[in-house]
Amino acid sequence: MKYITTPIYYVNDKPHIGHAYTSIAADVIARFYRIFERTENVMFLTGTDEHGQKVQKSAEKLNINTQDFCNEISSQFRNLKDTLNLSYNYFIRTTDENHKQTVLKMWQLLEEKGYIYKSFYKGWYSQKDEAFIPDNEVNDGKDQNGNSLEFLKEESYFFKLSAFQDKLLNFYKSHPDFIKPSSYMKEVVSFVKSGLKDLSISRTSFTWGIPVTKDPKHVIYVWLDALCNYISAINYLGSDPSKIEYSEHAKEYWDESIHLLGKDILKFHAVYWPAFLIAADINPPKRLFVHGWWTVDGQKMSKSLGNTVDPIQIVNKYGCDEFRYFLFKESNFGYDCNFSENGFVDKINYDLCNDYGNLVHRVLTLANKVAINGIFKLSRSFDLSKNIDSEISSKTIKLKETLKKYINDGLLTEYLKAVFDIISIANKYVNTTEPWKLIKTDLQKFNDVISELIKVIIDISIFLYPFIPESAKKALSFVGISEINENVLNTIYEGLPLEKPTPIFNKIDNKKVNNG
RNA sequence: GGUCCUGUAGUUCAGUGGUUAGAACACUCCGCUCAUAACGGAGGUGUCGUAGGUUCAAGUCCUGCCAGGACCA
Repeated sequence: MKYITTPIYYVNDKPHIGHAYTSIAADVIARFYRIFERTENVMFLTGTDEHGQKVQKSAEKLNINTQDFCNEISSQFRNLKDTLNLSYNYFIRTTDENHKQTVLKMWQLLEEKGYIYKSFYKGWYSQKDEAFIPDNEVNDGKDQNGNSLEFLKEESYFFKLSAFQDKLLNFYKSHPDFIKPSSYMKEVVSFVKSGLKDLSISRTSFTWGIPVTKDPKHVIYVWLDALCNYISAINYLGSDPSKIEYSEHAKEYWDESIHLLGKDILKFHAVYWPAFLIAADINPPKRLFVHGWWTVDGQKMSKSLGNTVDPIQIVNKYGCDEFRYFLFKESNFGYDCNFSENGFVDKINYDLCNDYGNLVHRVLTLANKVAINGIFKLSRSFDLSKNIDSEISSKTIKLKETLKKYINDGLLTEYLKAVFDIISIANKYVNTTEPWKLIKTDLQKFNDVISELIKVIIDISIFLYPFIPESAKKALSFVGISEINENVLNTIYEGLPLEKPTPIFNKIDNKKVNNG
């Protein structure tokens, strides 16, 4: 069982490259696991976060019904499935009825265990910013810009987060791989060590949220609401709204859960979420894969600079697989990275067209020359395990275990490097064996070389499939393979029906970059 | 103000104490011609931000500083 999630995206913002990055990363991991696991054993979840004051205000501003507003933006995120070729199994919305039930059950659990109490949220409130201003920025009832503030005392429910400092620290210590890359773990530990305050988990200042059952003028804090999506999507607390019943099936998924998230929401996932779960006697998720942010041409992406990268536009202009590949080949997954359109075009042209695409094309063109009735009969040397003295065979054989390790550790960039290392060796192998000469001088040797290369191409295409699904399928279709699973790696092929290859990727003219 | 990250070849980045610091792209030359003028080989460039310190040994650890960035209050 594997359970991969993206954060649920807040409907107050439209899809941008950050959303695309997280979603595609999750998709890559899900697709990889599906090669080796039964499809139904891999659950990939995404969705939208729809409650909160900002959403309510945005809808009011546009003078439309709040739910209608959510439906509209939520569908934009749902449509990313087609644009980015995402393979999620379930799209959750926090306005879904079964999600609301789960959140209320969670509240009930936290309350029963004695971790919720009612008190007052006090502080200086700025009407202008619609937010509480921290005490150290307040002077004589005015903020740093001299705007007058109002001292508010709002009734609120609190979660006893302060009781979880040691429990969290113990958890981190006993689960050193909880957060990847590990540098983010240091950040979290030092945050928790610095002390935790109880957390306000209800609001009375607006209504767009899930009302507390016994005290409906309070709506539940958006983050408590939102984080619960990870367990409501698998019905961890049961589907019957009237009672809590733990599902064994859900637990199997939960024990293998991987949350993907950007570094901006690390605290919520690494501190609050485990605290809520521990409080409710539920295990924290297995892994958090944290990633960095994209800059554009060295500058921070922002609406005011007008340099935001619209993933939909890029995909339409250059293609989906091209975009998916670039995101992980260019970045060092986990850390900040820079987007430049020129860099993008270079990666597509050099890696995808020249190295991988051309390898497939040149080898299959050669194979076609000797195919009889469209069938290429493989010689014994297609079985890579029998060619361990050959560099390319021995490395390809080892690749599977290496890649599994990389995926388990969230090393997506390393993964691509390892595969392209094989591609480079394969191209070298073609050059040194010179099959275009062998075809005239030594047909047996020619068949051996091409057979080995075809097998390598099949394997690396399977391994590239999670990143570039449509292109990998196209490459495999040239040799009559339409299934994507582990069997393809293990099957001993006698002969393969060949199609005349066509280019998998089209080279991008550099001029296109500036001319739109 | 606190915490954290980054600063390495012209560019984008690897390199989490140990031989002459690496890759890709760009550049030059050579080979090959099966392939989308694609592929392969050879060539060299770095005050590893800066100033100290620890060590037999530091890009790698520690401290100060400079520059850029993120999160939080």
